[in-house]
Formats: sequence, structure tokens, C-alpha cells
Amino acid sequence: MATISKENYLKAIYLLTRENGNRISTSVLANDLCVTNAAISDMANKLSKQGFVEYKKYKGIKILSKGKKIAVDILRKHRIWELFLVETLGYDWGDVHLEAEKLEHCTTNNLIDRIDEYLNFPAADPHGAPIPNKEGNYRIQTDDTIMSECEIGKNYTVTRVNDRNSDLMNYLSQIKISLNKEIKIIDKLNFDNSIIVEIDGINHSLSEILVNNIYLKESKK
Amino acid sequence: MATISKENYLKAIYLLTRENGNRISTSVLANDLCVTNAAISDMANKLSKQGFVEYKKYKGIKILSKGKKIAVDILRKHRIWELFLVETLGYDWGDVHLEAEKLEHCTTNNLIDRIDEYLNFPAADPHGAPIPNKEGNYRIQTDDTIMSECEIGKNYTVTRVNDRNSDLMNYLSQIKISLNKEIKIIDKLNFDNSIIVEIDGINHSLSEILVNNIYLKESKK
DNA sequence: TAGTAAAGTTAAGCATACTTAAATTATTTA
DNA sequence: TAAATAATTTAAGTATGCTTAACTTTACTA
Ligand SMILES: [Mn+2]
Ligand SMILES: [Mn+2]
Ligand SMILES: [Mn+2]
Ligand SMILES: [Mn+2]
Repeated sequence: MATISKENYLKAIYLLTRENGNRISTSVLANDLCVTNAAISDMANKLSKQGFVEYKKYKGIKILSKGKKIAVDILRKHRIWELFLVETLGYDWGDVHLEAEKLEHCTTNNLIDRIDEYLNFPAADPHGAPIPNKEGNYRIQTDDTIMSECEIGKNYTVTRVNDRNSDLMNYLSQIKISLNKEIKIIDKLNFDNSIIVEIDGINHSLSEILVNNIYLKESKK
Repeated sequence: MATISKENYLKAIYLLTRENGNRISTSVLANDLCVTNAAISDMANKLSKQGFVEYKKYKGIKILSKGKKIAVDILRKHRIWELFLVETLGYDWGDVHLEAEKLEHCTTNNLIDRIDEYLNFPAADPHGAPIPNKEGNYRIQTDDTIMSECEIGKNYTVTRVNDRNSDLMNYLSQIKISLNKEIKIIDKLNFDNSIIVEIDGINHSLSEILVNNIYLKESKK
């Protein structure tokens, strides 16, 4: 059985794998989960024994299909809860992540399927992240670029934001950045990696942290 | 801080206190929580050190206001979740208790207050149990009698059922017993403590277990 | 390529929440 | 009231999931 801790480890390994490649190092995972390397080594052995991951000493952790299944299951619960909180209960998009972090572990498949149906089988969560369906398949293909790598002079649409920093998201709301918003890259400043963007005709300077947490897609028009 | 285990202990102590009187014995609590007496003694010491209960060796456990506060808080969450599952997601009343047992521990006060508002501040859960408000006060007075103590020939209304046995509740649905249903006590059989009742013009024999899990109020008409 | 720094693992220990088995206290009952 | 029985507590041990400190392996650098 996967405990709450194991569910969180598998979810983190799965998500980091998509960002950082095939094998995840102990310290990357330790940093992500805010625990010591020792805790990771310990848990990696347990997850490996249960067939959730492949773990070779000093060579990092690789998620296996059995572990991926649990990770996607938790991700589905997390994202559906986030959308439910925003859509049905009127939460701000910056306030849902922590609630979902807790709810995802005490939600049966039956319950999440009913909420999924209640929300009419949504494709994405309030931050633009894709929601896996009952079978674990994503309903939309995400095809976007991190803002830091976008090009000067082009117009983009906001497709996704990282949802872990509540303050960051509140700030985005304040300067009117939301999902599907049209923005234009005005300039990129190399000395501090900030980017000047135009939003609703107003120029804003976005810090390095900000541009590394926003994903865009080039506008068609 | 109160862990999930402590929340469950305090909730059980609180509810048993209302049934069994002021002090709860170790074995009554052990039976209710399906753990050994040793586990109860152990936890009773911890809860006592934290000021949630008063515990005197061999003399049982008494809940204190600090513990009662947590118990009522969890009860509020439990009952609001149960109602939400039935009202909003279309669950049967027999299928909500176990879901709520899990959800109640991972629900912030903010979240439950929003669901409470979404449900328009309900007074009772799907089984007729009163829902405490934000301040911990009950919105209705429960004034009912256990069916086993009702009188032959009188008409009653169903006010409440115990919600722990899913099969029992499914059976009640089957014979059309639901909240606010009008029923008449036809006969009480002393040899097996069963009761014959009339429901929708049809007579049913209800076993001892059943009549100890249904609460009634005498009809006015 | 040896030496050092960084990364990762192992060992020992702690808190929580249980268990079984032994010891103790309380309650019956003869 | 003394022995038997029942209820309860204490002791010792287990699993989980962490910690710090010590040790080992790998990577980098001169
Ligand atoms: Mn999230
Ligand atoms: Mn999200
Ligand atoms: Mn219940
Ligand atoms: Mn109930």
C-alpha cells in the first residue's frame, strides 16, 4: 500500500522526471520535498522494494509504471480538487494548491470521479495543468514555452503557471495575468534575466522568478 | 497539535460521553475505535498531558473543553461533508460515512465554512445528526427516542439513524425508511426484541439491531 | 592522477501509534 | 473477607518517516 508519504514521493518523482529527464537524483528530490538526503535514500529503498521505482545506489531514481500509476492518480485528484475549489466554491487560484495537497490523499476514486463528472470532465486545472482522465490519460496536449525562452516582439497567450507560490499568483492576478491572457514580449534584460511585457496596453517588468513560472504559447493572430 | 489519531480519539470520547455519561472507560473506547486497551491507556496519557482530557488511572477519561472544541470541529466537518456528498454529488446516504471519516481530517476551517455556505448553512446531516455551526453550537435541538423504547399503537416520525452501518442503511432505503418518514409501532416482541412497524401501509418486522439504530419522535397529527 | 569538494548512503536515534504479554488494580461472588 | 475474575495499565517490541552525524562514493580541479 502507498502511504501519504509514498504518494507524495511518487508524485514528486513523476513531475521532476518530466522536467529533469529520466533519472532523478537524491538531492533534487530532497530539495523538492523539503527533507534530508538521508530520508530520500531511506524511502528510495522502500519504494524500490515495492516495485514503484528503480533505484541504484548513487545513480538516482527512475519511476516505474507501477509508481507512475499512483503518481498520475494523485495528480488527477489534486487538479480536480483545485478546479472544484475555484469553480464551485469561489476560491482564488492562488489559494487552492495547499488545500489540494491535503485532499488528494483522502479521496477515493469514486469520489473524484463524481466531482470530475460534476465539473463536466474538465481538461485543465485553474493553473492550466492538464487533468488526467479516469484511465490516466491526459485530455489535452500541453505545448507551451517557458516565458524566459520566449522571443522579443512576439505575441503570446498564457497557457500555464506554476501553482506552488501563492504570493506569486496573487501578484499575477494583480497585474491582470490570468490563463488565456494575451501578452507581448517587449524586451528581455540580460543583466537580471527580467522581461518587460505588455499587458492590456501597460508595460510591466517581470522578475527572473516570475518568468520562470509562467508558460506561454505564440498567438495565432 | 492534534494528529488524525488524536482527532479520532477526541471525537469518539465526545460522542460516547453523550451516550454513556460523564467518564468513558478504557474498554468502551477501545471497542469503539477497534484498538487494544493498551493503545487507549497510552493515548489517554498523551491527551491528558496536552489538556484535552482528564484521565485518572482506572477511573476512565473525561473530555475537557479544549478537547471538546476539537471534537465538535471534526464532527462539523464530518457532517457537512456527508451532506455535501448526498446533496451535491448524489451519493446514497449509506455510502457517505467512510468518505467523511477521511475527509474530516484534511479539511481546513476555511474550506468547510465555504461548503457550509454553499449548502446554505444546513441544520442536519443526511442521517438526521445536527451540524454544529462555525462557533460550535448546534443549529437544532435533537429531541428523539430510540425506536426500541417507543410505544405500541403510536405514530412516529423518523428523526435520525446511526450512520456507521452501510448495509443497515441500504436496507432501510429498501423498506422505504428515510428521514421524516411516518411510521406506526404495531407490536413489540419481547422474545427477540424485534418490533413490527407499519410503513406506507405495509407491515415490517425490524430486528433488535435495527430498532437500536433508529430514532423517532412522536407525530403531532 | 592525486587531492579535495560535493553528493549520496549508512548508522543511530526520535516521535507516533500501534501490538502482545505480563503485571497490577478493581470488582464480584462465595 | 478472601479468592477468583474482570478490567486496566505497564513493559517491551514493531513499523513509518523523519532527523543529525559519520562515512563512502563520485566528480571536479590543479
Ligand atoms: Mn497544485
Ligand atoms: Mn494546479
Ligand atoms: Mn458519519
Ligand atoms: Mn451522519
